[in-house]
Amino acid sequence: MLSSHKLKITEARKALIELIAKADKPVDAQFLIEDLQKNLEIDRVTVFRILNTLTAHGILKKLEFGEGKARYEIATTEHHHLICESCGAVEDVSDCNIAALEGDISKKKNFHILRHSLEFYGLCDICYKKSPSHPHKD
Amino acid sequence: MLSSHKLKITEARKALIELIAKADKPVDAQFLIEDLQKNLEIDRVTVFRILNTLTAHGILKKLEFGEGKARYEIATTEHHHLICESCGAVEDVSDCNIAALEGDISKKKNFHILRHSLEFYGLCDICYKKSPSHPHKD
DNA sequence: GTCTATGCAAACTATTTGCAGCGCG
DNA sequence: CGCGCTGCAAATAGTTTGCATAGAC
Repeated sequence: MLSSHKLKITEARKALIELIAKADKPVDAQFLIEDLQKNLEIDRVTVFRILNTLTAHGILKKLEFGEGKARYEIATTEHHHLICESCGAVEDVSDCNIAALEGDISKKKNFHILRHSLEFYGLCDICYKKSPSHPHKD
Repeated sequence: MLSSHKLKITEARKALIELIAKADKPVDAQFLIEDLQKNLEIDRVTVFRILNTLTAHGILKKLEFGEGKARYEIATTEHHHLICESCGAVEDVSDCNIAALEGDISKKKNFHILRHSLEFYGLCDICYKKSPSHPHKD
């Protein structure tokens, strides 16, 4: 994965990629820093630099969930996210055909779409059942 | 607009709302601070506080365009944005039927969608014609 | 050996918080 | 004339940059 991009293979990079790969949802830099520093001597700055490098090479995808910070996931096939605003769980959705919509918009607006971001916010079923009437954060 | 939310009408709030209303695209806090301070004595902190208050009351909508900072627009009917990555122009799109998609997803995934964010990134026609092959920032 | 990757210190941007005083309703 | 709004100072979170050294190939 790294070598195919002419990137040097280091402990830090391997550990970071593994960590993101096994996470159940996109993670932020702080999470990575704390977790990586448990088993490795690695500076926060290095984590940010690795994230930028891997994102620039298309190995990672950078996301924003409206938290004022970035999250990252392994770049795979296009998909979007269902984000539970109560427990923070994230589920992937891939069966959406935005492509058609993009074509429409490109024609109507004369705008050349390269990519898009689409995230859904709400409540997962578990949290919904806990508070059927009014969603809230604790 | 303010009084209907039991918010006090102050120069700062009026000026801020007017400024956002007449902007041709969602603006960030820095823009507001600089512009408001031209005609008014107002602290940066106050701008952030007003933005938070108005967003909480649903008067403003907070957006993120992947820049590591928030942008704000007057909350109107649902729409999305075409963001030119070259010149920064923003165009609104409202003719997208995400509603159907939301219904689908809610059923399939048992997830209760409250809202979503959808932005398209690419090149506006002008910038596209300037660099047909490779988009770039200057 | 060379050139990239990392560590450390420092800086920067966006945003929040505490507290005292001002001013809208 | 009270409580919400603002100013000022300071702090916090996220992220970037400069420079010297360490380490991958």
